[in-house]
Amino acid sequence: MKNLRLKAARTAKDMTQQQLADAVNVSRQTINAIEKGDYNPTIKLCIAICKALDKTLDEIFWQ
Amino acid sequence: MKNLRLKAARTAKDMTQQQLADAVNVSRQTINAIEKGDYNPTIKLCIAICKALDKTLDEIFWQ
DNA sequence: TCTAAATGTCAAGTATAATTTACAAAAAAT
DNA sequence: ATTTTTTGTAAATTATACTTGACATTTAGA
Repeated sequence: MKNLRLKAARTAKDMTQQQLADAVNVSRQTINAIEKGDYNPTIKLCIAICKALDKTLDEIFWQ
Repeated sequence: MKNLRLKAARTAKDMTQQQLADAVNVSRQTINAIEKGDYNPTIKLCIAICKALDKTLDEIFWQ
């Protein structure tokens, strides 16, 4: 399912998918796919994303 | 680096690596490697591990 | 409108997570 | 001390995360 918390946290920082992708060194498509929810990133990438957005794992990825 | 919090949470539940592996449907070696810290599991697996151990992502994987 | 930036999505390739099999060493039990 | 369970580790294979490049659609600004 979609990760709406990720999208919300990103837009709250006024970042585009591309900017977040650059910040964590992955492709824009990877960020798009994670927000869309149709795959399963590694924990290292999740942590990098959380740090880029000043959030914790629980805030963005826990369910 | 080693994930000592994972090992501690597992032993606190009196589970072997094999039992945790069975509970989350991966191989024992995968659990061993995560505890040893020399790789980068997927978030889905991390979540399954946390649920099996009654912990949250932040408690086991956040740094 | 018109245009440019941002997002959604696809297909083919590459990197690496996770598996299986196997064996040795450490820890726990008898 | 000896057996049994648990853990550490390695090599070869398979599954899948992630990349690159490309194009269509949506959103935002001029």
